[in-house]
Amino acid sequence: PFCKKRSRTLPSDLPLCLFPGGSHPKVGGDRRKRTVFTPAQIELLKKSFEENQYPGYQTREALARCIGIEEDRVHIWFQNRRARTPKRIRIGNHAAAPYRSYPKVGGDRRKRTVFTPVQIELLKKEFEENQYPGYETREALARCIGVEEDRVHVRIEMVGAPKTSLNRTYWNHLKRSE
DNA sequence: GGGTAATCTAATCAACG
DNA sequence: CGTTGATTAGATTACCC
Repeated sequence: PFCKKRSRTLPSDLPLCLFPGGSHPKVGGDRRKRTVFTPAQIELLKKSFEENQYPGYQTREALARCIGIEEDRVHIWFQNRRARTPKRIRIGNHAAAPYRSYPKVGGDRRKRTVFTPVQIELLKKEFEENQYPGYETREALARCIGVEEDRVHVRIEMVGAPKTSLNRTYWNHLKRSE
């Protein structure tokens, strides 16, 4: 029982920005199956969270190995945890300057993935056909080009640009520099 | 240095118990 | 039906070529 058919095209009229969270009825593919953490895993995650609310990649990776789960699941868990932690208790964030402090706190980040032209080509082709590939699609695509699924996910998110045909990040970048 | 992956927040959807 | 994992938009920072 999951929700159906991804739309092949963007809904023409209504801007997607009106529907954060992918709430537009026509978008959103099959989701990754919800992860169920064991009490022991939760305990370790919470303990780790108390020590550092912004663990870097190495830390997340180690933690993930320790509790036998993927690094990206840990990453998501921390994001959700922070989002649901009252701001006054949140360490390493300042409401006024949302992004200013995170690099210091976060520390190391994952090594930048470099896609080959062939990989880009395939990603682009898939994206044209479906801008919101579900989990199964992403997984298959990832296997096909030989990278991890979450890298595909990030990549798709980056490129996804309802507003323009340009890369979303690039668009923001240009907007900032004038 | 420019282009873009990694990361963040915020809001929302939706599976599980 | 509340808790919480997953998805998305938008924004910022770091890094490879």
